This record gives sequence, structure tokens and C-alpha cells, in this order.
Amino acid sequence: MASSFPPLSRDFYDRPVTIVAQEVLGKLLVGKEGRRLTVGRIVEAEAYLSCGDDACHAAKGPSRKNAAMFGPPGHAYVYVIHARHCVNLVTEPTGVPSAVLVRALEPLSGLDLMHERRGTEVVLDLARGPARLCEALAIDRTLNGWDLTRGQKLWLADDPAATPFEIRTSPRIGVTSAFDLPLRFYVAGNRFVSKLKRGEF
DNA sequence: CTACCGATTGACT
DNA sequence: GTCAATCGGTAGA
Repeated sequence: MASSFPPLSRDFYDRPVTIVAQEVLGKLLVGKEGRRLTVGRIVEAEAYLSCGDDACHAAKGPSRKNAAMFGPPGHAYVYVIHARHCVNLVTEPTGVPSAVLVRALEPLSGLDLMHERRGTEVVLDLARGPARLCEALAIDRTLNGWDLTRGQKLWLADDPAATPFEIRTSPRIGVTSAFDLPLRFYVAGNRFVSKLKRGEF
């Protein structure tokens, strides 16, 4: 393997969720199934807050489904919605239920495998959208609670080829409450960001 | 047990 | 632009 993609440490996740949601932009999300790697650059993410955020799955207290959000930072919270998977990165200290939803990736490596899993030849559709990227990286609920600092199956890594970019902010996509909070962050000018409207770039 | 819902997607007008 | 399929989680009978 040309690059080993060392995983980000737990310290990266053990910070305020709105900070992490912006700092994950430009990081690499690495999926490993057996010996096969799929890698994408995170270009869009949303923060879900532990307090005052009705759209957060933890807003009504702990349950079997959201237990991972109450656990230690640096673990995955995977849930199912509309028969599709979405992945979050748990942030802040144990007991503080906040997380970053990864909404879109720019595919970098393992494109053949992503095409195979997604059933499309369109590169733009491989990982643009929270459920699409999960399908592209084979993320399902067996990875709920997975420790992202292990460097196995699923983790985050720095991009050795990172270049500066501008961060844009907007309300979150699809939420049915707290839709006024500006907690969605994305890389300006990147085509792999989901749900771009006319005039946004 | 049944009923309803959603941090979505893809097909269609 | 609109709309319905999809299915695990959750609430309620």
C-alpha cells in the first residue's frame, strides 16, 4: 500500500462538535473491508448538538439506538433512515451526546469498488450524500459504536496532499426541527457537496 | 403485536 | 420541480 493513512487520535474528536464539524472538512474517510481500501475526502458535514438541538437524535435522552452518541468520542454512530445508512463521528467527552454527520465525500481511492457497491458509473453519484457514501464505503450498522482510532475497517486520516480551501455554512439538510441553526459546513466550490442550490458554490 | 415516522434517494413530470 | 419506495426504531394498543 502506497499510503498507510494513520488514524486521527481521540483528541481530535474530544472537542466542541461545531469545531470538529468544520475541521473534518478536507480529512480522509478510509474504509477497509478485508484488504480492500476505499478512501474519500470529506467535503460536507453537519453538527448535532447535545443541548438545545431538537434535531439531534439524542434530544429525547438515551436509547438503544443513540447509545453510541453518549459514549466516548472518536467512535462511529451509524443509524438507518428511509432504509439507508448514515454515519456520524461522536464528539465531546463521554456522556455528552453530540456528533458530526458526514454528508459527502470526494472519492479518491478504491473507485472501482465504490462503483461496484453503488451500481453506478457516475463518479459524482458515488459518495455525494450521507447514505450514498455509506454504501460506497460499505458502512452499515455493524460499525455502530466502532472505534475510529483503531485504524481498522473505518477511520479518519489527514490528507497528505491537503490544500487550503474556504468553508461555507448553511442550515442543515432535511431536518424537520431546528432547521434555522447554521450547522452545516462544506468546502466552497466542490462539486461533490450534496444539495447545492442555484447561487451556492 | 400494529402503526407511524424519518439527519434519503432515485425515478419521474 | 414532484413523489413514493424503503425498513429499523419507537410508541402505543
